[in-house]
Amino acid sequence: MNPSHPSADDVLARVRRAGGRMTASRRAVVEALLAGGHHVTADEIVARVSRDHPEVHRSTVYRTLERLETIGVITHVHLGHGPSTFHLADPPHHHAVCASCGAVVEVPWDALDDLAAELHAKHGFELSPQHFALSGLCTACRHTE
Amino acid sequence: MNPSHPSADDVLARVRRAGGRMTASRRAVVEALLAGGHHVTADEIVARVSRDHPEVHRSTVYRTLERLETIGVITHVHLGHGPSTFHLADPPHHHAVCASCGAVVEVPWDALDDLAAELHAKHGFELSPQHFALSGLCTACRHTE
DNA sequence: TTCGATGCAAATAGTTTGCATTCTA
DNA sequence: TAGAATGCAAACTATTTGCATCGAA
Repeated sequence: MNPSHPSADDVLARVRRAGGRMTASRRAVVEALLAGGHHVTADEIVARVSRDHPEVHRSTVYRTLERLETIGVITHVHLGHGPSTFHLADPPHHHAVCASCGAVVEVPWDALDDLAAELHAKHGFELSPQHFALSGLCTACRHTE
Repeated sequence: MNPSHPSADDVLARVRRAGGRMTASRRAVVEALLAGGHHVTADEIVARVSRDHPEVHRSTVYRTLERLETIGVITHVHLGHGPSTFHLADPPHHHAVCASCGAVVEVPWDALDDLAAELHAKHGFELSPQHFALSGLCTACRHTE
C-alpha cells in the first residue's frame, strides 16, 4: 500500500476499523474521491459518482466526506470563495492559491516552521494544520500582469 | 484624521472622490462598520444599521461593502466557515484564528516575510494581501485542552 | 435631469437536517 | 435485528441579482 495514494479498499478498511459500515454508496464516493486527483470539491465527487451510481444522493456524499474527515482520512481546505476542496490527509501540506488563475501550489508542511515559531513566541498562538489557503500570484500570472 | 480610525466623513469623502454618491443609507452602513470594531460581519452591520434605520436593506449593506472594498477602504477576510468579516484596509495585517474559541490574533504584515521569500524562491509564488486566516490555538485554549 | 443607489423579492451556491426506509454487521 | 447509513425533500446560511423606483449632483 502506497501511503501517498491508498486504494478504496484501504480507505474503507479504515472506516470499518472506526466502527463504520461498508456500503455500495460509500465505496462509490471513496472511489470518486481517489479518482478525482489531489483536490476535489464535493460537487465534483457528486458528478463523478452520478455517472455510475445515479441513485447516490448529494447528502450521502457530504455525509461520507464528513465521516472520512472525522476519522482523519481526508481534510478539507478553502481555496477561495467557492466550495471547499477535499484531499487525503497525508502528507500534510499547506496551500497557496493564485488569485488570478486559481492554480494551487502545495507548500511543504515545514515551510511555515519559522512563522509558526514567531507566532508562538510573540502571540502565544499555536499554528495547526492549515485550513485556509494563502493567496497570491503564481509565476505565470505574475509575468502577464 | 487618525489613519488607524477614519471617521464616517473621511470614508464617505473617499467614496465621493471615487465617483460615488453620498446617501443616508451609505452613511448608516459606514457608521455601523466603524462602530463595530476591528472585524465585523455583514450581518452584524445589518443588525446595527437596522436599529436606527430599519428601512435599509441587507442588499444595500452588501452593495456598500462591495463598493468600499473596490475603492480600497476595507478588505474582507475569511476567519472560518461562517460569514466573511470586514475591516479597514490599513494597516495591512494577517489573521490567525483560534480553532477552539474563535479569538482573532492580528499578525503584523511583515511576520510572513520569510515565508513569502521562501515561497517565491522555491515555488515562484508571490504572496499577496492575506485573504484567508491561519488557524491554530490561542494561548488560553492551548492550556485548557 | 441623468444615472448611481436603493428596496424588495427572488434566485443562487453550498451545505445541513429531519425522517422514514433500507441494509450491513 | 439493532442501529448505522441512505435517499429525499426541505431548510438553512451567506450572498447576489433583476427590476422598478428614488434621489444626489
